[in-house]
Amino acid sequence: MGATKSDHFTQKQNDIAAIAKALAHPARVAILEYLLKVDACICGDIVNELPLAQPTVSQHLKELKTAGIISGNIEGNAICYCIDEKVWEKNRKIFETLFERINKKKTNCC
Amino acid sequence: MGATKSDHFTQKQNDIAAIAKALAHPARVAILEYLLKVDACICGDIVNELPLAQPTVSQHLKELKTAGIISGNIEGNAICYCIDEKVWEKNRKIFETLFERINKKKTNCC
DNA sequence: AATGTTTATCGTAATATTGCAATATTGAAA
DNA sequence: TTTCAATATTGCAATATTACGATAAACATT
Repeated sequence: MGATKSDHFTQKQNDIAAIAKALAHPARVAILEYLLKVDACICGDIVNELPLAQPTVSQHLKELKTAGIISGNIEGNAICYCIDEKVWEKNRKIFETLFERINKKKTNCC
Repeated sequence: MGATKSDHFTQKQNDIAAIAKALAHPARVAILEYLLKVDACICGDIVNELPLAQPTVSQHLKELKTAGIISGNIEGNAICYCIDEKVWEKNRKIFETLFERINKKKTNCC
């Protein structure tokens, strides 16, 4: 097998898993941290910033784009990537909600 | 290849990626949501709760355990799993910090 | 001790991910 | 238009993940 049985889970559960999956590689975390840092959407500098070949970076960017986390704008022959603030905020809330649920827990066995 | 080049990234980036990876499957999200819900650490009920075979659930539990998110306690011949509140809180902060960094961003190109 | 219950592990098949060289594409500059 | 620079895509190899049947291990019950 190897294929995730996403049909059997709720939309919410699949959504959370999808966002987490986008963050589940240090290169993609590094890309996002870089985009957060530069306070502007510098483009192919990302390739220079990362210890990975250009096609690999391009692939990671594609995954982040597919997840909706970043978007790319053509600027001349370069492409300017940046974080989609709306999606970022939405995802922030999703994780906040998940992590806050622990408060409702009262008893414990371990 | 297929092996992540974790050596080239910071500890923090690898940490974030590792936590995200643990959450990057709907079954594991479902397990955590169940553990959050039951307000006590019921054990093999998880298998009944999920649409997956027992060995598969056991494997997912192992991954969550390896990530430090849950811990298991032997109770007779059953095992009682629950969320490690300390780790949960630590992870909550890590994600909160990551997602909050967006505020420092001022300009935007897309 | 024999049996049943619960969970883990092993083995294996199917699929997904990661990484990069080679190449294509697109727009800028000469 | 030829050339250069920046990105994307393709193709492929290596590795990881997901899933489950079969089986083992640990303990409780009979």
